[in-house]
Amino acid sequence: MSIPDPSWGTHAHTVLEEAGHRRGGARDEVIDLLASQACALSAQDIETALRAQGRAVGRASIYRALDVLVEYGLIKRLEVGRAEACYEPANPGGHHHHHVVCEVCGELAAFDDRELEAAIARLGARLGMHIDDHDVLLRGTCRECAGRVPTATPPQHLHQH
Amino acid sequence: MSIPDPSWGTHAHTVLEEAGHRRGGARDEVIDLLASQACALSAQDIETALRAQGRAVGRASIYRALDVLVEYGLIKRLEVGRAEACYEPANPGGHHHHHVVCEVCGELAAFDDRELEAAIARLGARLGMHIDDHDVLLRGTCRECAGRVPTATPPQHLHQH
DNA sequence: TCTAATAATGGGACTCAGTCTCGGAAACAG
DNA sequence: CTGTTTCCGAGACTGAGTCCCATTATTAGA
Repeated sequence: MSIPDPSWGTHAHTVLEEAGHRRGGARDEVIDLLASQACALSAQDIETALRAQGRAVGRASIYRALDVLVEYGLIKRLEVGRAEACYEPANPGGHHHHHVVCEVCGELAAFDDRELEAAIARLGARLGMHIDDHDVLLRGTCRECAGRVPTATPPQHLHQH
Repeated sequence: MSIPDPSWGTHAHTVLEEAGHRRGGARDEVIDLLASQACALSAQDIETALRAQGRAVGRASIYRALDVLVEYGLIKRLEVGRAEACYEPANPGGHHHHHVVCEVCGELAAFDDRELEAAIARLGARLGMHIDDHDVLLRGTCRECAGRVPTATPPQHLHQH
């Protein structure tokens, strides 16, 4: 449940500029949208949101922007078991979190846990290979859904919150 | 790393039969192939392998079979950051493992770790929601790749081992 | 054994996320 | 201002996965 970090957008612009990237309208729109968002967005969400704001951006440009941002570690790509990938700003400080997805309503929530991080760090050392990154995804039933539908059949299509 | 469990195929057939599923050729082929396989397979791999054995099965039937198997918890679906999902037999005893994927060559390896499982179990309790399942994916560089290409640019297309 | 009911199959059209291409527009250096 | 280079957008394309439906196979029950 990361509160959107207002400085992330600036930071992202700076990093790209220092890396010699020119400043183009499309990428800026994507960065600004991500900076204002608390939750992970899919490429599709981004396209829709920008179009709704009257700032339509070509699909290719959105994917290009996301690729560059991932490359510089400015955003993180999430696979949440849905068809599309989601993207969310990465905290410059290296502090990161993981996600729980509700199997009933598709609600995506974030959490962080030092014990889990510590366990993974130790594990990496034990495996004897260098671990750059890791993902943890928990699947369960959120409290609202647990109360609402005790034994419902899980829906095939989850909706993003 | 998992040695294929010869009894898994029988177990899968039994579970489906007891659940009232009729026995059709296509699903049996998929189950038998998965039972003989040590590593996770994509739907595409399954289609290719069956065709190569002269036991071609319609694509729709493969996906149907996989859906049913996932539904009964007989196989596990893996998202490994690639385009396609992979599937592997789930151990009936509930014992499971996670994966490390090499960012250079795409090699997929399995590991299990009691400490990690314990940390996740405690975490679930702390979050106050019921957790059915979890995935952990580590990304890093395997030993061969670490020795071979110290600072190569990671390839865009990973190949399944 | 025969039959009816119903589940499973397969081919192929379809969907949809993501990629590629290429001509044109914008940004920066000089 | 001008040339170079990067960036952009539209749309064609790819490929995984889904859907549909006529046909085939399985199984229970007569």
